[in-house]
Amino acid sequence: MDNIGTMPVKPSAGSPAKSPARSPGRDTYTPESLLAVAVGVFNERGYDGTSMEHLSRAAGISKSSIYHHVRGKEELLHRAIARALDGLFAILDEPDAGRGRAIERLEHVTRRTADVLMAELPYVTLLLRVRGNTRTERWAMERRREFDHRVAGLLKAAAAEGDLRTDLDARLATRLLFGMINSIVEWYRPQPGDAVDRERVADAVVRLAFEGLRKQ
Amino acid sequence: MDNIGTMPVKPSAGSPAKSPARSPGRDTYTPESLLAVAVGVFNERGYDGTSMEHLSRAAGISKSSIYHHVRGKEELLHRAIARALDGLFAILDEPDAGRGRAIERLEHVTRRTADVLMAELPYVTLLLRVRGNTRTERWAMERRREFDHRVAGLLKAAAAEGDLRTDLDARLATRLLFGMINSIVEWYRPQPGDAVDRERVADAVVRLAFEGLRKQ
DNA sequence: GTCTATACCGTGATAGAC
DNA sequence: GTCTATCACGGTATAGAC
Repeated sequence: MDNIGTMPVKPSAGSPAKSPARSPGRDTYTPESLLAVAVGVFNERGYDGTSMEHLSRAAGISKSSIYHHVRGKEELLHRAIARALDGLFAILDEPDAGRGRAIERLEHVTRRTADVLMAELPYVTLLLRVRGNTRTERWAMERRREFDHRVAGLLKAAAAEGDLRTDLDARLATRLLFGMINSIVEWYRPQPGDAVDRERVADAVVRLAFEGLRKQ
Repeated sequence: MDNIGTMPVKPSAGSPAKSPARSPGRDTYTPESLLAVAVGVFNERGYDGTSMEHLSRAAGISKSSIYHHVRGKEELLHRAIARALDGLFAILDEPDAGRGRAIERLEHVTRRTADVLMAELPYVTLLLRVRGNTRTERWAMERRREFDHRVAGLLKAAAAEGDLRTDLDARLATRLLFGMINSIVEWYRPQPGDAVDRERVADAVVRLAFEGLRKQ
């Protein structure tokens, strides 16, 4: 209940506190560095389960100091979600997402979505868990649906080109495909130097989604 | 802000209020019928985002009346989660989950898990969204891990029997498989007389998981 | 840029009348 | 079995000193 051990710690002080504290080389927060702390807590406790008190303890500053950097809790949510959405939509503008057969484009988008999800893990995790209670959350859901819609279009195109099995409904398959990709946030935890790991996971996703579990 | 239209409505009164009200044939709540209402609200707003005020409005009775039926908010969560877990663990005791080649048992469990998930949709949805903030939530996560573990065993056995492709890690594949199945709660909405629908979805899950998207 | 102090409201839960 | 009234607490957010 007290806050011993969570008091502000300047990196220069050298005390190895457990708190993530400020970004390296600074002794004060920016909205960006505060966001990183907040998103971590949001994902652990859930957005609604996180109070400003929780955030202040994790950041090592008082509740009121947080309001110096951001307008409030919801602004933190908005910034986090915006970052996740930017990463996802950027995939659709990549060259490989726009040329070649539809099934190859779909495979590319599948792999890259898994990849971005892992690279921006905490932000995408938050995006995927939003429930629609606030305006920000409803905006997030709407944009997410838009992304899904565009991928669904790829799947339909691949079906039209005759590259997909015919006994699977495209809408249903899209949902299951995304379900599989998105579920990565439930268990993937990045390691330092994780590029290899990410590729391994993305490979597995693509293989499972396109070829299935069973030995051919 | 007022509560016009959400006042208690006895079924005998015949007023077609939008509120789910009591279970048919009764004019008072049981813990069971109250649970059905509460779980609906929990899933719409999230557990933490739901207040007793929200519940009371949805049930059409006052906050304090709720405490006549259950001890509090967390008891409702516990009951809901227990119901979901009972349904899932029962699958592992079914005859088809215990005989034949491992890959056939795995296919059976996959199909039935999807089926139970849809049959007990609101309860399983709640189970899958739990974050671990309370004792009840941590218990739920533990039991869920136990279920996943037992299915992971099936997958490993199928691999040992040589029926699974060898370029997929069993642990990773289990997670992706469950991710796909569990994602059903994000979009499936039951219709009256939905047995056909459920079978269609379960079929799609099994096909996608075992054979993949691509035309063979 | 951070703090303490505080306003103000919604929360989960209880007491006791009907 | 349901209600109104009320409680103690914790929630978000602000004011103003340093």
